[in-house]
Amino acid sequence: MANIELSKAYEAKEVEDNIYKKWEESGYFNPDNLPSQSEGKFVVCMPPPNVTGVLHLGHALENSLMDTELRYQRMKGKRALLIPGTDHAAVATQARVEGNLRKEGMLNPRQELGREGLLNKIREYAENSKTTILSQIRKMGTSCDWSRLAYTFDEPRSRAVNTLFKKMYDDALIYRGYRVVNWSVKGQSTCSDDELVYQPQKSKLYTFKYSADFPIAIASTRPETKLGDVAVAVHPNDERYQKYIGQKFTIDLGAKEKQTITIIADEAVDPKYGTGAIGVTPAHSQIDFEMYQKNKEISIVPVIGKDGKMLEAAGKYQGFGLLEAREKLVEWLKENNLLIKEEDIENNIGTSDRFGDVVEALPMEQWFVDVNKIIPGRNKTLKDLMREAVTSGHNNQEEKKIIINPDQFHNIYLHWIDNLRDWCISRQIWWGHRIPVAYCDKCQKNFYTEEESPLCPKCQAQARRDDDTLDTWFSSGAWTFSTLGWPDNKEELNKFHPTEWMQMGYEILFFWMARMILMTTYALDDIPFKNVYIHGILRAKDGRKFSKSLGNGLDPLEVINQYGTDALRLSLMKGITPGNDARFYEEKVEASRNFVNKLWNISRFILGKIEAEKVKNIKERPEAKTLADKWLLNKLDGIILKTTKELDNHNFSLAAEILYEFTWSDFADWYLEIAKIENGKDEILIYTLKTLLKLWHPYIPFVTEEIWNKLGEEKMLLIEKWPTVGKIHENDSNK
RNA sequence: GGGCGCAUAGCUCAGCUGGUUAGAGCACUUCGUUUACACCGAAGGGGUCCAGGGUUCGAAUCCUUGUGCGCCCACCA
Repeated sequence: MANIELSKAYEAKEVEDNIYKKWEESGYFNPDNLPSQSEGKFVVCMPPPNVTGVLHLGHALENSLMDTELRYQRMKGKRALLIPGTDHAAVATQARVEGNLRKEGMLNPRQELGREGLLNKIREYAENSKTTILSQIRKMGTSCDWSRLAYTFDEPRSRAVNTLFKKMYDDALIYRGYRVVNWSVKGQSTCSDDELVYQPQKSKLYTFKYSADFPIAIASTRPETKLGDVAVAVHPNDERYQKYIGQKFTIDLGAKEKQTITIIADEAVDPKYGTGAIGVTPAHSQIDFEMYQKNKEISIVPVIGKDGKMLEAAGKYQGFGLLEAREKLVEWLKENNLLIKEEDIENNIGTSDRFGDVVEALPMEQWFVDVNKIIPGRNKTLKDLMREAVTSGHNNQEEKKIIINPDQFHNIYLHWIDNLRDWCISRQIWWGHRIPVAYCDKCQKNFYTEEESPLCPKCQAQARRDDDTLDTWFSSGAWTFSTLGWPDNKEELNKFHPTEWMQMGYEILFFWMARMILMTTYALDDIPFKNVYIHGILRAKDGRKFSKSLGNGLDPLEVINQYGTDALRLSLMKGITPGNDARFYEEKVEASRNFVNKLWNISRFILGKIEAEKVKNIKERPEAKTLADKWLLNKLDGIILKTTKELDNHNFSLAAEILYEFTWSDFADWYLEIAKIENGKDEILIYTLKTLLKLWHPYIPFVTEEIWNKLGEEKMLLIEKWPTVGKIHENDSNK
């Protein structure tokens, strides 16, 4: 009887693709095909990568996390399901493609290509990118169910988006309103509050009076907006200004017809800051707009347009750029001795995350989700639902409480909800779910429709379909249930929703987690997931972020090519803790590659000295004959218990370290050396090896599966049972 | 302004609800070509666990103050 021979070193490149193919063909990535097991389900939705490009190391980390968790649960006997998918990433993708077209020399892609033409370009780009991404996910060894592959912009997901929109529209939680929104001049679109990136900048703060006889001085870094001022707000208890509250003044900033300024009182004003008075510009400030809503007596005067230039209401400055208008106005203030102070300050300015330009606050008609309105029949607002899910549990059910790991994000999330304003969901870009609403000019009404060119249901007149598209997070928010059959396939939904686990980076906590909770609690009256694992971001060795502009990025595929997927996965999983950033560099991968090879050589040694037939037949924990045997087996039992416990708590790094230490120091360096000089250790060697392969499989699936296969096992390691510590252990300790 | 996190060996980091000589990887020193592995083995050096104060029989671990670094939110008055 011959022994099994292994090559001297593990060659990842030669085996990984084949193994993945075998796994995929086995059908076991689909829980419906798993051998009958009754341990319950374990469902995870993959955070869908944006189809804006290729996968980076952050994605590799996420795939490692999800797949390790999934494989562990599958081996524990759960019906494990990981749903793969991609995200059309509305603004991000359109901005990317438009940028590329501009680089190729097209000045205005929207104008030159038109809606359909540009959409075709974007679609082409997205499809290419999608294909690449999906093959990369396979390369990572991710055991996801490809039969359930989803895309936020595909047919079933679009149906879910429309259904969801209609439900909210019918409940009047979605409304069309005239509000101050964030406007990107470059992108010619709105963006939500969360899409703003604040950047520090040096600016000048001007303190001045509107006119010589005006009693209160105000300060501003943007005097040009003062042409849109309609009021001055002071704190109601401010003794200096109390006597003026309610008075109206007429001013002339030398640019246009006279402006009327009303002195109003508002709690939002800090009497200690600046002059203790604010010039109120409802059209170009969020806070000022709120004052406008509260005070019926003041009006709203937009002076800045969508093109970023001054409007007609700015009088003689009409058509001027903002900076130009500012300079002229300041000059005028100086000339008229109205400027009191000019100081340099540092403040933050909101810029568009995707287009990069400074975002203007402009008032316009947009679609919003009302987060503060009572939901019909629920006696709660969307905000309430978002809070409840992480505090008392959805509908006050303890078992429907979302656990956030690490828990410091719990309060951050709640604090974010407190500050949450109505969510602007309409975007003036073309790549995305078209808003399913049309307007009838005759009836002056809008109505829900999915048709391109609908007729008004009331008067049968031709109606205009809304041109805008939905914020991409509207579809992402529905991800956990749109991927599981909602609204059509109730069976699938009942079987798998809510999901068990979700992992994501803290940078999209608000974007995504919050919206999933909002959408799911509202639409399904349930939570989207039970546990959220927040991971940090990966940084270069010097602590800087990986970025294209720095050129310090590492391509996961190149790392895999050089070291193997297992090495990459292990290096990503070791040394990470939830919520904290981790550094990633080549030496780490090298160390992991060395370990993978170590495991390979442990197997090579054992298989080289024991007959194949014997190897195959040993399944049970053998008897310990010597002190060393006993020590090793007891230690192994402890390792099984610890690894299981740490994995149950999602302490991936810790579990890996425990295993690493045992495998290398105890088993390889110590016990294997004993086995070289003492006989009768075959059973223990094989049993320990097999147990270790199972314990390691979630982290390094390829090499373990390959060795498992060499052992002559018939079943795949993929669906082997997770090791447990049985009775034998208790008997042993009595000896 | 409000909130959060981090500070442990040269470097990158583990150390959960406090308990024997503080750990790992990489790097370093010396030795070793013993047929599993040089992607290796053996031995070893290296830490006042940021600082001060406190709780405790006992603290890297809990409390408090401070210092340094990082992040989030608010803010364009």
